[in-house]
Amino acid sequence: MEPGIVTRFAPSPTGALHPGNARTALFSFLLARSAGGRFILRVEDTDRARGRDDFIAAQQADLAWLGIAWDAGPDRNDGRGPYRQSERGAVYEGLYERLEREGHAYPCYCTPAELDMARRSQLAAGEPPRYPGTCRKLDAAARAERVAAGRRPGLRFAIPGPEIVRFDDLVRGPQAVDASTLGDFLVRRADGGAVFFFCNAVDDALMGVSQVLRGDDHLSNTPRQLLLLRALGLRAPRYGHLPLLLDASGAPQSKRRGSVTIAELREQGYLASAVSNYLLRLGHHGAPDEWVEPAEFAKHFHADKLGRAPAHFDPVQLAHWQREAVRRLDGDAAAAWLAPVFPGNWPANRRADAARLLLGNVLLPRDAREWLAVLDGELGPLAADARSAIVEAGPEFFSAALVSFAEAGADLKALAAGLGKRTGRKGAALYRPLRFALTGRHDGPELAALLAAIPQPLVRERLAGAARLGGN
RNA sequence: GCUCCCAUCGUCUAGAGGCCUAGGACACAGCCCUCUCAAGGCUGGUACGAGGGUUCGAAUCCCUCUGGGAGCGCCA
Repeated sequence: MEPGIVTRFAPSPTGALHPGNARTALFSFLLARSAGGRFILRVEDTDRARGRDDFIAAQQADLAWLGIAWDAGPDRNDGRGPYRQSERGAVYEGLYERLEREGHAYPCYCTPAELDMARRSQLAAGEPPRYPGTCRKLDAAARAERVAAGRRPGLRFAIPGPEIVRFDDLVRGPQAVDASTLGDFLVRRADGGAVFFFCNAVDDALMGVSQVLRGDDHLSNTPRQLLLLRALGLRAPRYGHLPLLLDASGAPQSKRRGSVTIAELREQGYLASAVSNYLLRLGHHGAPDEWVEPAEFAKHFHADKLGRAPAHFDPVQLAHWQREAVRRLDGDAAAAWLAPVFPGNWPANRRADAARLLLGNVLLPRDAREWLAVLDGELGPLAADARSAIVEAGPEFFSAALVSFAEAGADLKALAAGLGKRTGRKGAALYRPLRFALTGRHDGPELAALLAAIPQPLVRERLAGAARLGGN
């Protein structure tokens, strides 16, 4: 019985999710969805020193926010779990035993200091630093001696004799690696903990994962996992290695360099659909140039259209998708999006009106903040362009505006008609000074909508102020 | 150090020997539209890292170099 496509995302809870991780997760999720398969989430928390539970929750929140939904995971066992590696010790125990019994692994008593020394001398001799095989040929007596000395062994996988390991990478195509260049690697630490190469590969197999999309950095390690799985008689997934995501500057993304996290993007007000639309096109050319609704993503994801060259995370491109996403917000969603910047005492309908009004001129909620002053506050000192436009129009223009406003109210069309009749101005000559007097700035939404949104006493105040200014 | 991966406009990319005087999107510039900004329409500039081959013909194949990245961990 063919279970179909199963993919997974397997983060270790050692930090916040970055765009690179998120993109790998998204692609894996879409790979499964596009084939009607299943997507699972596995937490690789074998490093109890660096892992933190709050990161697990944070990562899951980020994934959920991006619309990446897992069919099975730590919170959702389907019988093949548990999905936290820290809870899978019993599963691993049996495998360690088998590996050792069948001669695929051996206890290693080397200390970190000894290993480090070996590495240094290999490096100095111009050789790749590999485990020298010290404990591989230890006899029973030698082992007993080390145990008696109080040494606790790790378990090391024995790379079999010379051979060429071949696999067909989902994105790189056929690969061939000489196994003799591989050193015996640890599968269990001296403290009993599982090591990545081991638990990662084993869990994929045990959980029925059929395709693995992961970072480029795992490409050269793949043969180890293939050899290990074969020794265990487990079926290996098909691997696909995605190029790493770089910063705009071209450097690898890293916490140290302050690369943005998904959580930070969300806090800044980027919309999930904007981020995911952007991610969908980073190193993947299966999607059209136009906006795609997240619900349609799976239709536009094609594993054979994954790029091999590293992509840069570019805020300018993200801004484009953000603009597209903002444009698509409806009234309620827009009001909710801008809620953080609205005054707490604004009623729902005012929020919705203001949100609708501002949508075309706002990329992030913080951009709306300065518009709030225009809508209901102090304009502050006038900028040079505003001042000169107002002075140019002159005091009688604004006096006339005041009269016209008294007649027409917030109906800009009527106001402009009356003002035009009184001053002989029309078009830009009329609207420009009006806009500056009312908003203090040259850009913004339709003046008609603005006029309707600004409380009338404020309109009078600003027109009067402009009349005074023009008189000076 | 050794091994491996990658290399087209500023960015994301199309391109699997002739369809490429290299196409699209974003960004940028100009024009149109318009009360402004944005949106929309039109126009424009900008790229095959370098050098050798192979071929009638190369962005596409091969080699070298350069540049970038990764792996070689009792990190994942």
